[in-house]
Amino acid sequence: MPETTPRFDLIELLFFAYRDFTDDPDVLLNELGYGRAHHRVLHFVHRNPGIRVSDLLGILKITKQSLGRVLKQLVDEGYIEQQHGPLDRRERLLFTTDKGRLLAQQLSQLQTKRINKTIELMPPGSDEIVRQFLYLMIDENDRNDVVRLISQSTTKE
Amino acid sequence: MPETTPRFDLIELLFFAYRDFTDDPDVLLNELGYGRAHHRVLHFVHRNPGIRVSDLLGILKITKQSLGRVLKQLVDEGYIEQQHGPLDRRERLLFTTDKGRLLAQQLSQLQTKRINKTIELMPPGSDEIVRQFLYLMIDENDRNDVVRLISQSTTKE
DNA sequence: AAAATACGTCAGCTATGTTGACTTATATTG
DNA sequence: CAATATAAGTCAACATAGCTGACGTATTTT
Repeated sequence: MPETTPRFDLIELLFFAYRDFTDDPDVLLNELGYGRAHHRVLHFVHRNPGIRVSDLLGILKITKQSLGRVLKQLVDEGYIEQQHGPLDRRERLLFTTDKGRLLAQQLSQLQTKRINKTIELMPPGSDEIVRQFLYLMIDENDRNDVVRLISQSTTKE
Repeated sequence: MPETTPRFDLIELLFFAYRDFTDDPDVLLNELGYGRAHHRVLHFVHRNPGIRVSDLLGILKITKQSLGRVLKQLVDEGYIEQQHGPLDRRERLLFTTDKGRLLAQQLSQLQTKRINKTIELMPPGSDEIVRQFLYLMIDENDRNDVVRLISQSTTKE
């Protein structure tokens, strides 16, 4: 006798929705020999031009060694550039190149198309409800960071 | 100049929400030496008692070899049982044991708690909007299968 | 009797995560 | 200024969970 009735509907909808949501970019990435790890790195660099390596590690919650592997590939193949920090030369600030920006845009466009097709079929104001739901599903401690990330990002389109 | 304005807010909220949503079970699973792959197998067997191996492969969209590895562990350690199909003895129908059922319930309870805490903070009717959103985010071809899975599952609580 | 199906298994590969130890360059601090 | 701390990179070794390809066994279908 469980204390709470399980929400199998939402649990399973989240599983399948997220699977298909990430599948669109995966197809394109695989053609380039990249995986989801490259996508995440490229995405957050694109969204936070000049981000420090250690801050990127904090967002992705992976180790320096894991990041290093995919970041090196993206730099070697001209998707991401590194610059010394102007105030602290130990820092290697990360920027997308034109090539990287283009790929990041293509990838987010695939995901945006799926989102827009969905929202169009729903009553007005639904996107605000969905945003609120997803926001509240995030760990309380991390919510402020996420809001800052989303609103303060300086992506140029 | 992109054709559509990117929905970075929803893209990133989905990323972080899904990350934390799966993190609750991950903590418990790691203590048992299991990973997310075991969770998925246990979950769908729990929800579809007597499911055939090939149908489970269809839901998870992984290969027989990948499934075999984790399924073998779950069977060896007494979480899942196999029975010959009554009509077709080639089939090995999958069932959770009492031990498996208990673990599956604990895992879904962790996720349900996060969902309930979220829904409680939102206006009435929000869960229906969220369900609809997630449903429409699924590939059109797969939606019927998912609905059948969710409504027709015979989980006993 | 032959072919197809359901499932399992062996071998080896890839992607992406992990720990631990160490180096280099640069900044901060006593 | 010398010592220490920090930012980042790298080497080596390992684990998990996906993959392909090939093959075996039991059972059902044709």
